[in-house]
Amino acid sequence: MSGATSSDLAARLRSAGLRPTRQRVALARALFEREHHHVTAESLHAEAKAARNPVSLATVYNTLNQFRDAGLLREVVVAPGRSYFDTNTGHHHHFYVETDGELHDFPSDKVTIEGLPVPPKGTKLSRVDVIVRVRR
Amino acid sequence: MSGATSSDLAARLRSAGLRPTRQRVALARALFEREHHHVTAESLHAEAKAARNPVSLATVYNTLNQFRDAGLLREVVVAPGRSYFDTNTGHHHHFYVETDGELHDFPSDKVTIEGLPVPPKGTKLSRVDVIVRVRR
DNA sequence: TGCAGTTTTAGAATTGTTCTAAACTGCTTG
DNA sequence: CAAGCAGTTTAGAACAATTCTAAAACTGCA
Repeated sequence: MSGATSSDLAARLRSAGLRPTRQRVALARALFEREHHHVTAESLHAEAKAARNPVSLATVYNTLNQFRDAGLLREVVVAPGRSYFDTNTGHHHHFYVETDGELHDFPSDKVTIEGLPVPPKGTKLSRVDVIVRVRR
Repeated sequence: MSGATSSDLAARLRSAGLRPTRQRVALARALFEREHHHVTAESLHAEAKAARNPVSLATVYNTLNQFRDAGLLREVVVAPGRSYFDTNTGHHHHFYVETDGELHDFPSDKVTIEGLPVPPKGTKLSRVDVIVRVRR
């Protein structure tokens, strides 16, 4: 949500089992105190620096992975060699503009998928990703 | 198809604008003279070596990219940092077993997807990927 | 305030992939 | 069927994204 205060953020981190350090709060602010959006490690690193809250690149990677493991972020894999992280963890799907690497969400509530086969024995469904690839 | 002969392969390469060199034919054989399957650059490189038809890793990468560009292969992106190539270029979707990196095809003819939004202005649909992620 | 355990960091290491420049091959033509 | 040239292959260097390492800096608690 885009109305979160810093103390909300600290609480949110704490309940995810993460100590609200200066760096994690700074990154959480960049991620969660605005509309849903997509970041890469590089873009978030640059954003933190621009906001005068420099965080090392290693910490950005660590934090993105921790946030993802805690369910605060969702990792989206659309192109080889680069990971995007989505602040929207709810049900939705993606447009990916192949020609320029842009990624856009679209809600899944209007989308119905029928006829999917059952998962192989011994496995349980994790999620269904739909990526609509387009080019300019 | 799994009944292709070497000369079929050579013709197939030629009509894709690729000279049927020893290396390309060897890789094409490993890729197309059996059931549909998925490879990575590393796995194909190892397979070629095992078949006593060693091909340098650089050539494996070049060839996979050329085959993909020629429509002989389809690239599947399911996990960060590693590209899979699928010998099945027809319409179908994928199961991805996250816990062990396995990838399986499933046919798309039983699957219907409805309610997808229209592509953003100025873009045209390239394809729709459905990835069913499961874990063991 | 002191201390144990966490976290951060710079830089090195790793991994997957692409680039480079030189050697080689397949095809055409004389 | 030899020569020549464009297209290919190759080893190794280079590159890009990410993870690891070990030391320094913090955090929270007694």
